Amino acid sequence: MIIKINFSSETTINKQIKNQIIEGIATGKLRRGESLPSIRRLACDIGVNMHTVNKAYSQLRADGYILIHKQKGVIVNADQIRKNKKYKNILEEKISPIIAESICHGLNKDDFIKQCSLIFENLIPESKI
Amino acid sequence: MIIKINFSSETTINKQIKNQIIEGIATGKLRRGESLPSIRRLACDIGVNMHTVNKAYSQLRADGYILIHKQKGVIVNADQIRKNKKYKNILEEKISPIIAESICHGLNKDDFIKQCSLIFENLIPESKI
Amino acid sequence: MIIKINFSSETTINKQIKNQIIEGIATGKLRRGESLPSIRRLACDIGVNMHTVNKAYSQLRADGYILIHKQKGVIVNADQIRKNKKYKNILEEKISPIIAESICHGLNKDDFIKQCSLIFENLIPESKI
Amino acid sequence: MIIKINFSSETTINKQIKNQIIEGIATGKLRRGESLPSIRRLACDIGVNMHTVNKAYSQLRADGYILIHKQKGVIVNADQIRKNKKYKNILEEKISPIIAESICHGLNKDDFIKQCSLIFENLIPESKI
DNA sequence: GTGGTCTAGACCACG
DNA sequence: GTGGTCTAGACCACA
Repeated sequence: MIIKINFSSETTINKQIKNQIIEGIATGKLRRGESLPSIRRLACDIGVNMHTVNKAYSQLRADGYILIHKQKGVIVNADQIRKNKKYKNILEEKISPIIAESICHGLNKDDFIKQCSLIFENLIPESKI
Repeated sequence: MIIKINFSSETTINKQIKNQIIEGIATGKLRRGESLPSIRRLACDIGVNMHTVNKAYSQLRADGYILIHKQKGVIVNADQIRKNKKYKNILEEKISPIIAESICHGLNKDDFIKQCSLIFENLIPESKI
Repeated sequence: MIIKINFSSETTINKQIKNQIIEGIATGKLRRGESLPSIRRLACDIGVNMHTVNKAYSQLRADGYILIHKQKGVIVNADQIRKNKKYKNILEEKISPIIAESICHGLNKDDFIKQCSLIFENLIPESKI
Repeated sequence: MIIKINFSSETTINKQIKNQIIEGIATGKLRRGESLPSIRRLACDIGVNMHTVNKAYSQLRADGYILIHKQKGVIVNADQIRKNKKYKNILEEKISPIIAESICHGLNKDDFIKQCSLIFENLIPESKI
């Protein structure tokens, strides 16, 4: 999987890395057990500081997305996540302000749902899960 | 409308103010032409520095949510926003990573749409728009 | 002449009054010797504070645009201005940043001159002076 | 590029910084991709507070003149701006009062256009665009 | 080191 | 009283 950084984005590099790996897992491009490049390797490939990649990996591990083996290296660990019951609250906190903003931009409920649906399909063409 | 700040939140105070005002406009609690507290007043009420409120207001004004009326003070502008055609792209950029995250937490498309729908209804009980 | 204030403008009320009176003089709507409404009268008409009108009038007088007689009231005094030799410097200071901005918005010299010409004609249909 | 602040000017420091950078871009002294000094650096160099520079930079960024590159720092963006169709209205609003003032100072249309032309040439010796 | 945010105290012109 | 601007000192996460 290729990670591409936008250095002029408002989103931090750290978060861009995390987002793209999570997206990779979500779309199935990265499967459970698959290897990710080492910290040094990825840092070099995308031209950023090692510390930045290190932090992204650490946070992904803390959230259960990946495992870091001393020998096998960095391994995807998708299924670990699914348990979190509180995620609905987190989701609401993240989505509420976006919905409010959308309404102010003239979208009604159907518009918003339709957009979400499109974006979802755009991410995962045939809904696999 | 009462604005309440969570000082231990990871969300910036600045952003909390913006979000709550946008939400107020979206839900209809704040109507076009209605007055908002002055910078100093709000700063005092919620216990933050004047400059923090000032920045939030400045950004809201730049985005067209509010305007400064020389006599009425700070007033809600709302409808001004609705035109932006590019908003769908902005929406996609904001929602894509959330969708990816949701999938990793075990939500499929229907689950996600259902959650969005619930959150939307939660925000605007009877969909007015 | 009717003065119209935009209370949501970034331009100060004070300055809006000045600008419109100067424009009135420039376009010939206000002629030398003509009367302007009293401070109280104008303040009442356009719904602003007396002090604001007072300040606008004072500055117009300081710049030589009007005279304030105790008995005749406020009188237009156009021709007084014309002597100022330094005005070209003032003009340059005011216009330079606008030109720079125009260039950044893609206007070349001809475009800019053409726009200025149009705006000028728009202000004074048949160039009288 | 050297930025020079006139502390006794009526023009805000904030605006002086913006104007000079925009002028730099317009005249080609600052080219697309070129680096600008960091906020702290510039603040120190011209002897003003960091926050003043920060505000100027923020506004320049909001207007598309510059962008923050995570590695290169603050860089010139230029061409991004050129699209704005509404700019002619903005231009008219800014120039109209200046034209009115010029007329009152005895300039006719030809005088005014000639002055603008001179100022333009003064800014960009051989018209490159 | 950077930009971003928050706090605090001050001055100004405006209304 | 208001918003706008400037200064000063501080903390943070990021790179």
